[in-house]
Amino acid sequence: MRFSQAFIPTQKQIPADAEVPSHQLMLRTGMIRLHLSGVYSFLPLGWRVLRKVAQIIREEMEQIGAQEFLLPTLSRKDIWEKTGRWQQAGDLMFRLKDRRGADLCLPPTHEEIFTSIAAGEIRSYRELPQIWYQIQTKFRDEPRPRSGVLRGRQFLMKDSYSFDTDQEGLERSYQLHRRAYLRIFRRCELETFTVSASSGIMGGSESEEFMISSPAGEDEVVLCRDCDYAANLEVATAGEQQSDSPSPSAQSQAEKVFTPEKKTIEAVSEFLELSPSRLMKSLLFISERGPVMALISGEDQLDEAKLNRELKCEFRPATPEEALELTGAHLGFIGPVGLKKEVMIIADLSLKDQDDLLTGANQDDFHLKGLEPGRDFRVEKYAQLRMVQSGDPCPCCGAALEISPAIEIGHIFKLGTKYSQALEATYLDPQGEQHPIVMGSYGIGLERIVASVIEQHSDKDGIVWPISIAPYQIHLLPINPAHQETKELSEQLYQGLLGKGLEVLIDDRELRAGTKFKDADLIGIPLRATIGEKGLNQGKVEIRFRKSGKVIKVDKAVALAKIEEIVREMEKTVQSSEN
RNA sequence: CGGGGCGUAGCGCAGUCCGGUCAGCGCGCAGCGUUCGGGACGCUGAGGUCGUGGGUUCAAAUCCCACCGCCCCGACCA
Repeated sequence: MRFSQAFIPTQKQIPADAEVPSHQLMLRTGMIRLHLSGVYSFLPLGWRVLRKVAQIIREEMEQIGAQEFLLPTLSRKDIWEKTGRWQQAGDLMFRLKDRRGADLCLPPTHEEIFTSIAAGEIRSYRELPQIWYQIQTKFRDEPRPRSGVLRGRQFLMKDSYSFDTDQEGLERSYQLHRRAYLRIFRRCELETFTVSASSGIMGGSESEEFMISSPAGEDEVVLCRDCDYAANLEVATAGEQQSDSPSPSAQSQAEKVFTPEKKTIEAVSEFLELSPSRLMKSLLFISERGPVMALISGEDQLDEAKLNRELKCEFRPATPEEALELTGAHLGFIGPVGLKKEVMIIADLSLKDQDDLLTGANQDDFHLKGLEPGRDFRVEKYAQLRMVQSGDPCPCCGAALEISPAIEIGHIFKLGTKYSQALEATYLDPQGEQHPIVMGSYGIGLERIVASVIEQHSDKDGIVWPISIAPYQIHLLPINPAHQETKELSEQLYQGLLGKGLEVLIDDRELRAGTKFKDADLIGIPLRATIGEKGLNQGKVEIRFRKSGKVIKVDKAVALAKIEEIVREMEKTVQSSEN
């Protein structure tokens, strides 16, 4: 490509609306432009990168025997009703009606459609296993799109689905994907790690996320420094620490204290000069199984996912009116002692065997102190309810846990039979018995890979592309295209490299050298060949590595061969590191 | 959805509190000249319904109301 004819609108200034580095750089290099919140146009440079990522994904998917499909981006309602997700997806799903008033949606994922194809076509165990995939636009009306393409409302996803006869087969398909994903990320030169994760609305038994560590990430992962434990904060658990400070007064008695207007843990703790660890948070919820009070230490946060796991049903915070009715007090003064009505009480494990605790007295402006669970109030159940905090002990080895932000770029699920049962995707076994197909589903966010690569591979001057997904492999930079020898040699190199099947961008613009150098660094093509009078006087062409800044001077006669050799070498390095 | 910020030329911004040479600056863009290996310099020039609609006023980028849009924090997140 000739830069003079290319549409690569680079920007010197950092766009005001971008905060994370990958977003800024994608805008500045002219890869993307905003169309509406969370929806971006990909310009030629960005699209080239995206296509390269897609190509790597295709190669690795084909490698595990997956077959590419292309499903619709418009879907009918009935299959979503059968799986319950027409309801469940709520506002996240874009919905529309056709001219006859039929309900349609823009699928946020494609389990329903793939499964309905399987349901219509697969009859026998002989036709299994199958792995089907596509690279397709997904639509999700995210409550808050952010960070450029990292969380968009429309994005490209490689989604694949495995269909097996049994759990063992699923395990095989799952492991195939796991390995394929690791190869894909390695080829993109992404440093990833996996964490166990919540399967959320997807359902199923087990899921893992592929993460890259980044301050731009929206997920929080819990990592153990000493062992392999790694989990999304959503599902992380901590080992239980033994309370090394035994409660001060073993024979404390429940006692009412006057705490006017002190509603929060901080306010009460300050007012009574008590450590928040002595305080107990009483949180009231209304669940499908009735009112529930969750008790946790004053220094912890409730992890709603964990409460959900214990309750096994939907719940929501009680309104102030409901709290008053159930406890006799306003929020801020509620507690487990002397409730007006029947409320299920579930307490965090850390409160077990504690005493001399303080919480609301169910009377406005009063708290109760000296409380002991079991003695002063009944607890239906103890469970880990608190959010894991940095420094908590690892559940596996006891070492301190760390929490750090991360970007989720892939997620693999063992779905089981949730969708096959709902949509009647079954097969006959050798005995002629009918069974639901056992499914897995596997996703990779394409734009997230691109943005993540930039997050991991950029410096103050711009992007530093890995050669595997760089928009071009070589950036030819004739300093002064008007200079005869410069022009001739750079043209010769350009045509020669193209002839070798390489991807070349030649900056033939009549601009000052500095401007062209800055653009070259910004765009970040891994190899740059500079052709200028200074070098030509010695018969040399300069080859510069974007990553290291290292420059080698080669004789102009061998420049073509040398550049090709270096490109092939760089490509091979990535390939060979993958095994 | 709650909280905060913002919307003035392609980009980055000043002007808004206190209504009246406030339609301005830098970059970019076009032309000419000098320059020419890390975002040059000079001169000239083009380019803006001041997000939209309504209101107040002799007069509105500026004050009031409504709406739209973008960003950030939170809630949420397959």
